[in-house]
Amino acid sequence: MSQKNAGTTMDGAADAHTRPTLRTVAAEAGVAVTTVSRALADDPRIAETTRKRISEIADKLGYVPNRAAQRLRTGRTKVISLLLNPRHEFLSFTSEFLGGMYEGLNGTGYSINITADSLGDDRLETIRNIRRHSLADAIVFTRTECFDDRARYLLEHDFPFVTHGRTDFMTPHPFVDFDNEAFVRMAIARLVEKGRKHICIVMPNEKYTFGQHLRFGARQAATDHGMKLTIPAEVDLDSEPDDIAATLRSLHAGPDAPDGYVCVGEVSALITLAFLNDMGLAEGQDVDVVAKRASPISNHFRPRIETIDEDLRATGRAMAKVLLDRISGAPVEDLQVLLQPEGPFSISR
Amino acid sequence: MSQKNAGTTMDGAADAHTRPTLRTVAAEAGVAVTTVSRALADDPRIAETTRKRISEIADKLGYVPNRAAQRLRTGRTKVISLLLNPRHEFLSFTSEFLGGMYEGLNGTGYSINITADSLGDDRLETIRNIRRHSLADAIVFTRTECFDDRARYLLEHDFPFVTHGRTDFMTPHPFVDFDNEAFVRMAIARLVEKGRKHICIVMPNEKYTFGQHLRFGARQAATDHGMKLTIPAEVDLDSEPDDIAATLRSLHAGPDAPDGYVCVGEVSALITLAFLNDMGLAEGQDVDVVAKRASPISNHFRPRIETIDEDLRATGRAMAKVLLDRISGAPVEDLQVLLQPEGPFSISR
DNA sequence: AACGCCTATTGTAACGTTGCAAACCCTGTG
DNA sequence: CACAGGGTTTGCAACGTTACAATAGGCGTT
Repeated sequence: MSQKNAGTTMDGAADAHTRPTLRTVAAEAGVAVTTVSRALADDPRIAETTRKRISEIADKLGYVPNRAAQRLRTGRTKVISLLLNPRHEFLSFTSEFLGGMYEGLNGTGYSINITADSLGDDRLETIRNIRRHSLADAIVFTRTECFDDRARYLLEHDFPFVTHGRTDFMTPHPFVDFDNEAFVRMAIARLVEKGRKHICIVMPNEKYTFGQHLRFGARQAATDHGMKLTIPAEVDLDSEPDDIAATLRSLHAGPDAPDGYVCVGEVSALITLAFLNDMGLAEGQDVDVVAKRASPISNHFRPRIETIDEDLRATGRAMAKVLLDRISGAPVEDLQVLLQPEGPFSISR
Repeated sequence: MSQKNAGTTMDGAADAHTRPTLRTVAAEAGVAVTTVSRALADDPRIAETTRKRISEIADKLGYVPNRAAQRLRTGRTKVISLLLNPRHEFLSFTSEFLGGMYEGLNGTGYSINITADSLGDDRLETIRNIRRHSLADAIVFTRTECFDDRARYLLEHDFPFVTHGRTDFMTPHPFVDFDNEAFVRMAIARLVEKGRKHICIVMPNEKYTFGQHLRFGARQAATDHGMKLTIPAEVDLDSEPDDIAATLRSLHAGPDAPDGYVCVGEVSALITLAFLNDMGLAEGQDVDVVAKRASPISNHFRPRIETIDEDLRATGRAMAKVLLDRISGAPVEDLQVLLQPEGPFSISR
């Protein structure tokens, strides 16, 4: 009817139960099933004229390959599994990162299967399940640990995966990471410029590699600038917000209170700002805050704070590229991406 | 070796290329392939003793059914597709809702395939793709519109789906929704109690059904209490935050400025609070704010505001239940869930 | 004209599962 | 002892695809 439909595959023809198969197309074209399969796969062994004729007939009949049959035959799923832990700080992370992955996978025929990092006690169970049921061609996970059991398992079984973050394993593997060490150096340098003397950072748990990178970078920068650095030991990024707030308050009450804060996440920034508000501390006067910005949402935090960007959308895109390259067998040295922070940006406008 | 491994299926036995099949198990047990298939499916036609013997052998060999083969044979995918638009306000929505769905699907063998609501212009393309490639047994989508083209398409093709939100179609279909009408009434009633006279609400676009419900409820409540109600026409929930802020400012500058705000989302609440801060308005004195709380993150907004809860995790769980029931053919009247708001809660502690 | 060679196409056999109809065995009954 | 009948088990076929080996046809070479 409409212009639009004229160019596109007819939809009604592909009704659930009468779906045309290779056989249907082959019969219509008067060739063998194999020929159709090859023609549609652009196999060079099929003559250009037949290829064209067959693909026209396939279009006319509304042929769509059956994914289940392809999977059974080839063993490939055209699916990528993303492991996420629903308990963790998603906030903008999921949407930005995921959005980037979609951009990167667009047009490749791959889809993303999101799996909850086990609800139970054994988080390897999820991964075993994916591998054993052949639920995906590759796996992605985040919050990578220095000696990550998931990475170890996948390495051992030679199952394709890409981590968000690095590990400390000797065996190299594909990853996409953000240079948190550079980030924290920049953040601290900025606080130094503002004349701050004592910096406080609530860190991710040290089992995470990015927790190590942040600690290392922070200690180095603090030493370089001769600043005092406090990393609360009782709480980390995943602690109950109320516990974090209590820790910040008690630090502030003690002698030599911090006058500069680095927030390595958006939730952390919100909590810190709430703490400042509750204590009646004026950002920009009594203290300064520099936070990681992973999405535009940070722009609406008040008081305004300075930010350094982690481009999660670009991370997602890089992840998609690395995944596809890994699946098609690229060498691991081409599959290690370290993204750099951008900023600092002053949000005031 | 360990206690743990003793009870569970051996893993090494299931190595990628030597994976045991029904045939392997059948040979080992000295029975027919069909018998094994039935035994493992707990078919009553198989004697209890054989069933037990076979399932022990299957365990020993580390047999796992091949999903692709099952799909090809049965046409079922054991996958549920969730359509998400990466451009929209996810924030906590995704994580909470998704977390709930996982809880609900836990142990059912179903997995969730997250698909970006088309990046291109034709968002039906995504759905057609799912249907035509049999990528899922059912589809879920959010931000349902009064005359939603996705719902229309799926109804026409009799493809199982559950919407988050209702439609205005005559044909009933499964949905899970939050009673936004009740929510906004409660929010306004609360502002009335606080002595407010002029309420401002930035609404979702009116094409969304929940936008209609909110408008209806707000107008009713305003009339009932004799309050003035302003719904800015130039912006909606999806507008650029800066545009929303500008609108709020110009409303405030005009005569008869609003003294009460209802925020129907977390981003909206953040923007409103930033606006109050920028204008030097004191929440609780100059104005009052009541916001929808969809996750604990709202607790850290400052100044503290009163909230009414939408339990997105429960929504996700309900969604999972409705989906499973829909797939197994339950009547549509049992598949329509309307969840109630909880609160109001005063966040101060 | 016969041969070999290259290209284009074909036929057959799986992949691992489940549905269906048929066959088997065993027990109880006439 | 034959036979019916129920409970169990079996074999075959099919789902739609792709890999592999084999075949048919055309053309240049000797």
